[in-house]
Amino acid sequence: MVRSDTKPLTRIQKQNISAILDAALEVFSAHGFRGSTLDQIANKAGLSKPNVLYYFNGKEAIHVALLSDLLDTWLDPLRALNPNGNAQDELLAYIRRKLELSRNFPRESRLFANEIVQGAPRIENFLKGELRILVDEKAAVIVQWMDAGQIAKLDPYHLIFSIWALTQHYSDFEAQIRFVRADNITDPHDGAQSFVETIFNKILAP
Amino acid sequence: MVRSDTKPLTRIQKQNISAILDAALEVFSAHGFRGSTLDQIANKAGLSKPNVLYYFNGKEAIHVALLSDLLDTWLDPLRALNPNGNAQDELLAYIRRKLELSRNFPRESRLFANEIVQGAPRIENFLKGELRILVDEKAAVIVQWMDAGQIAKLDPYHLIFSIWALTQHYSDFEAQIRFVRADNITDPHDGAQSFVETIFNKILAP
DNA sequence: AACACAGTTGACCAAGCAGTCAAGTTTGAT
DNA sequence: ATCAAACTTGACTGCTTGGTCAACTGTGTT
Repeated sequence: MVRSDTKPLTRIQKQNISAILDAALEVFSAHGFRGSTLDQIANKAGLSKPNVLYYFNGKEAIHVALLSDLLDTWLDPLRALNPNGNAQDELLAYIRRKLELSRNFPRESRLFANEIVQGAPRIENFLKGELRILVDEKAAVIVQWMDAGQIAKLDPYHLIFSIWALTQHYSDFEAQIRFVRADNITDPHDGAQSFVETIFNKILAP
Repeated sequence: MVRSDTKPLTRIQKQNISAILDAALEVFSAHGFRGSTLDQIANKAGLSKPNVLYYFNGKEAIHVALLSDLLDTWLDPLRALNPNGNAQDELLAYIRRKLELSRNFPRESRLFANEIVQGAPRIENFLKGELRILVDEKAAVIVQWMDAGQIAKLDPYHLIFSIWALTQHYSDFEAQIRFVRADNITDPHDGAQSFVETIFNKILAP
């Protein structure tokens, strides 16, 4: 495998690694880890299987690479919640960022969903570590806002979970939405933003 | 395989079939279809693999049996929505039924979630058929309630999706909730009911 | 041009897997 | 007690799949 300690990657390395990761995201997000095969990934990437294994130490290594890329950016929207801003504005901006993420990166969202639904065996440490610390921190901020009367008093954790549930539903359960609304050619995400913003305005109103 | 056309099942058949289905539910909901093996199911059921295949025509047949059992009961809460009842009461009762289902049958919920996240290849017909018809019907009822001023005007489909998202989140993404709230020994479902009811009261208020 | 190293792959394993089968044991009706 | 049908399983088969390897080709640096 291509060493990642001695840094500079060649043109070919950059290109093939990114082709592999893109193909793997497609395949893993659609079939889950065990449901995906190296042949599928290699085919989609336009490489031979041994060649894929020249760049990554194995199937698991590709999956880990994808997840760690993902988890990093997954925290950003919540991280950006500004304690000094206006409560409603900040929370609605957070919701908007999550909806955009869900709309623009549905494969990443489903990769994550696949992991969680199956008990999160591979990202347990992330959830119990970084994510938990961040959530605790932001929950405290939200409680302050509530105490200050800026927004309605609610359980801050359940509030955060409800934001996750509603925003990710549109990508993770896209198939359900698509089939149930077969007639409508419209993108399921259409209408989602205005709906979700509307109901959170009602939920948060003090 | 045990014939299902000529009806009467023996004592042993009933017992083993139910042991297999229970084991399979456990395994499939935790690992997805492709991530599960017949050996896992056979072990958990306390039977040998050939014996499992004596009762079911194959891995797929077990999965199909589980899903059709499930899909049937999955519609019940929505079916029970009474057009002649009070809008708020009916919708909140629906939400309560969905939350109870999520709490009491998390494995079934995750089996379903696994299917949907991976594109619903095996239940496409159910989604496009029975479910869609029922959702269209109930969406029309909800619109009538809105037009009568009983509840706030919102997109009825997005309203239904939001109920699904919020209620199923607690079982489907249970791992995430559990790890993020590691300290709290409390069941993630605790607090969920009162939170979800509170916010839907706000959402639906005319 | 030549050389070292990056990149590539066909052919091959070994393990894991769904599913078969022939030969056995158990059950329950008579 | 007998017997046919119900039930059970060890030993297998054939296929899929993750991963290896030796041999080959392409690249770019001098």
